[in-house]
Amino acid sequence: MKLSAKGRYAIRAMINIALNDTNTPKTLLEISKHQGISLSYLEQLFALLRKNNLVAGVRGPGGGYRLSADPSEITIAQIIKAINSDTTRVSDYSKKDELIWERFSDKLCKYLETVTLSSLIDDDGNVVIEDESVTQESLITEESLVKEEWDAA
Amino acid sequence: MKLSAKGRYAIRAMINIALNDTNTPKTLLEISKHQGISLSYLEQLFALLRKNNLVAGVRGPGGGYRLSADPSEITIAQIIKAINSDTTRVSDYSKKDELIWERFSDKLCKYLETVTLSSLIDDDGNVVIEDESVTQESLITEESLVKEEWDAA
DNA sequence: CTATACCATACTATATTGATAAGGTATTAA
DNA sequence: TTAATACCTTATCAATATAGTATGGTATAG
Repeated sequence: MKLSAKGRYAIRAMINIALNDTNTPKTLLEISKHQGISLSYLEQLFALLRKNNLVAGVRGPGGGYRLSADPSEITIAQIIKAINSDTTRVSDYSKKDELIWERFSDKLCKYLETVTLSSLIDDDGNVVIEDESVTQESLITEESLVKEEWDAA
Repeated sequence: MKLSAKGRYAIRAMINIALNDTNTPKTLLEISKHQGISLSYLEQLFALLRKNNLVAGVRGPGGGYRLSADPSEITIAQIIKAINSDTTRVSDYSKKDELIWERFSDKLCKYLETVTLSSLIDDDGNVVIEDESVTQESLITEESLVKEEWDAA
């Protein structure tokens, strides 16, 4: 988990909404002015919050954002995780692919814990991975695996 | 866990050492020439491998590096974790401080999972965190906490 | 018609990371 | 005592990633 200005903005925005005592949704423009950050940036943050079901948008005049749950049900950890869950920048996989990727990461991580140095060397003492055919770019042959860095436990 | 060129270099270097059939340790200069990367960079990588007890250095002429354990006991995951364990650049804490920081991160992470939005708002509906006295730089008052990003599960 | 969410892309500035360079000290075999 | 090595520090440059803004849209609904 990573705590940064980005997360702070999101937390403050969520508090803004939580404090909203009117019965109309809170607009991003209001939050933008209140926090002194761009509407554009807020939109990006709220796309993540929305995707993680922490807020719900209401379109049209009088629209804005509401919390998806009672403030007592939303934790700071949830907000931070949602904000840092943006993977679109390291990968342009579809959502389906992302899920597969995520599962793969988990498995690969566990798998790597079972792969020893000696298991990479075959019976003749030759190396399986380590030869000149291995390009500078990839340890694992799928280029994408290396190009896109992967996160896992 | 992060897989990148840095990790590949380390894995290949470890394999180099594992394949060493002489009874003298493997020098970084040899590995450097073999992999085409700078001695300086290798030294940095091996400082991490050493710190994580994956290799042991032997000084003096005829010196070099040996694996700290049998190749069958060293996993790829261990190597990658060792390589990515470098925190000196985001923090200049002493080792003792780093340990404390690490423990704190764990606790903070767990704690944040219990902190809800509503718990940040006091009885009068006023915000505890959200006011102008909160500088742009810090959500949590300890500047260092925010300056240095923190990693945790 | 207008206020909003919602979406995409491009852009600049800053931060982080990858990798090299250049200087050193400590250790030890020969 | 010399040379080969590990081991350490700091500086530097390039490549990449991240933070944040700008711009110009489409969709929805009052």
